[in-house]
Amino acid sequence: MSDLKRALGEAVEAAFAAIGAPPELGRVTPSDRPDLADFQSNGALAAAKRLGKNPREIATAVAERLAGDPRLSAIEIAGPGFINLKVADATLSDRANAIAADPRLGAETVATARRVIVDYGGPNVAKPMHVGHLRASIIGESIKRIYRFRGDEVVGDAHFGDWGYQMGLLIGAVMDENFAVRAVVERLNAGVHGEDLGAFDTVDLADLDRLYPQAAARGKADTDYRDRARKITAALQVKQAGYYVLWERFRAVTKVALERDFHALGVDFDLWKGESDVEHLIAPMVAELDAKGLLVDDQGARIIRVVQDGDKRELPPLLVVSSEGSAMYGTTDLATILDRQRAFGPDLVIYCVDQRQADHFEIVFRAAIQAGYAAPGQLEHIGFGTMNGTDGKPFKTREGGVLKLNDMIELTREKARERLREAGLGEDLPPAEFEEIAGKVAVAALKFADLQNFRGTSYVFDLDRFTSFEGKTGPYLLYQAVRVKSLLRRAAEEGAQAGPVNVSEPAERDLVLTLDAFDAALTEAYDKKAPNALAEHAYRLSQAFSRFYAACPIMTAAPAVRASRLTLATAALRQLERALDLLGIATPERM
RNA sequence: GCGCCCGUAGCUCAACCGGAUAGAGCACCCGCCUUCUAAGCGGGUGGUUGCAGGUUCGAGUCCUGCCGGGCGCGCCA
Repeated sequence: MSDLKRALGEAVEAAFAAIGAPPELGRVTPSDRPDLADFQSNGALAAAKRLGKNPREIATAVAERLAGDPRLSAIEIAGPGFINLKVADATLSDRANAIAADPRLGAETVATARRVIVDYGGPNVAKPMHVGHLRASIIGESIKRIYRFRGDEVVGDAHFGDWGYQMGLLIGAVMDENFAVRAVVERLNAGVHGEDLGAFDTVDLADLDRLYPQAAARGKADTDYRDRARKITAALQVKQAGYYVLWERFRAVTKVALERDFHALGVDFDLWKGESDVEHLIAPMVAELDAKGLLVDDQGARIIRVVQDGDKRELPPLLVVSSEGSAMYGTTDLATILDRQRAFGPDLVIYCVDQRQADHFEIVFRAAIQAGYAAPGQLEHIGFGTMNGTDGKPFKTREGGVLKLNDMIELTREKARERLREAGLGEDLPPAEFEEIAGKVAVAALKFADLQNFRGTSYVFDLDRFTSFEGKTGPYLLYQAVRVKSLLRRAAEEGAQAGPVNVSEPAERDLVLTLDAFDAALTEAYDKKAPNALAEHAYRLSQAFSRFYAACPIMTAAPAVRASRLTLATAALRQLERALDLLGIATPERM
């Protein structure tokens, strides 16, 4: 089932072809002038240049070909040669009925399904998630859902950062502070068996969170300290028992906290693979890269050069093995590509990671292609901008610290409770449901504030603004959905039946045209990996519904009109809930 | 220094292969609750799209230069 934009586009393209103009110029778009038309085609202007004719003549010839089309109530030529199309009410009614009857609410699926991996979230061992993880989680989750809804086979992978120099730093720091742990690690390293591991249980996430920044800072300033951390890292990577068992403890305590945070955000991963899961692939991979002649010794390290003809500057090489013998960030990324190739065979891997890592991914992807682990175009980095504070600098709390994701969610949830109480909403609800609603409102506020912006640009995180819940916000969208649900409950109680749509009022026309635009928004979000296109649609749909709700009484209307409007309201609700779900936002039943 | 991204209303952001009068929200002003949830709806104020050129019938969008900002540039991830 095609949307009106595409259906009319085919008709206009055929008209262009019939008068000898390139058919692709007949593309139809929603009108920029809703006061004049529903759809427009600008193709006559471009065709005029190619054919050497007057644009208005071409537009007139096209309009004459379209004149008999029963779907159009008006065809007008305006300005230098715009073709303005107005759709007949009966056609809008038919389209509304089709959308209402469609389980997919008017959205198409891709012609050929692909196997896709979305790599997002990027949590790390020992570091509680902070506001910087918000975007990676929110955008990645939405892209995963959009791809899946369009029909691709999609796997979301958290790609747990659990392997590397940071682990060596942290192991060293914990051992320096906790002598009981140190003693156990040293005995295990020495090959002692049957050791009591009770000392490890005292290490918790708060310790790791506290020690990591200190250790990272000291590693930068103190050469000896850094060398020791590197040696520990190398020993961990060959699974020396003491380090390895302590590391397992780090991983376990971190994952519990991460799962709590992701759950609160409505983010689910299909896979929780870590960098450590590909550790066993690294040695054979390095040997193979060597055999292929890709590895070069340089300054004591082993690297792959990735420079290409046409580069505007010299890209650094991929560092495969450090001078200490450690696998690096890029090494595990390369091994992960190999692992995914073997285990899943993806047509596309989407890396939803901060834009600042663009160079890193370019280097890794080039190395993977050189090694034959990936084809050009198969790996794609979808970067996003940073989230800044109101001062334009990376977000910090008033105290100057990093705001933890969990704390931010709780702050927003508290604001949601306040606003619900102020508005007198949900006061007669059981406490558990009230809490559930506050949680959904908070998540909607955070996610929509992020997703309404194009992912590539940085944006300002303003807690006051995000929690205002008025205007173009997540809670506004939930509010519209809840109003429809309330209305439909009432209709059910009164035995009011939905029936065929018969469009007449301007607000009804506008609502149907907005419903019709769902597939275009979804397709754009999919093609550009840009959920903001879908977020914009969800907002426009809410607005169109709200105007319809204000202008067109439903329950007090005559039976046939009421039936038509109930169908429209139901379709709007279902499409809105679907769009919100694709953004990762859940809707409460009431609020 | 080299490279990438960005600069749109007082603020935060949109803008569909270049198209008509550059759109939303916030803030500000005016109106609308005895009728389906006012976290709502309607109306209004607010713009030389950083600057200067160029291409084009037509430029926020493409090209060049400049100004301003952010980020990245091998042994962290």
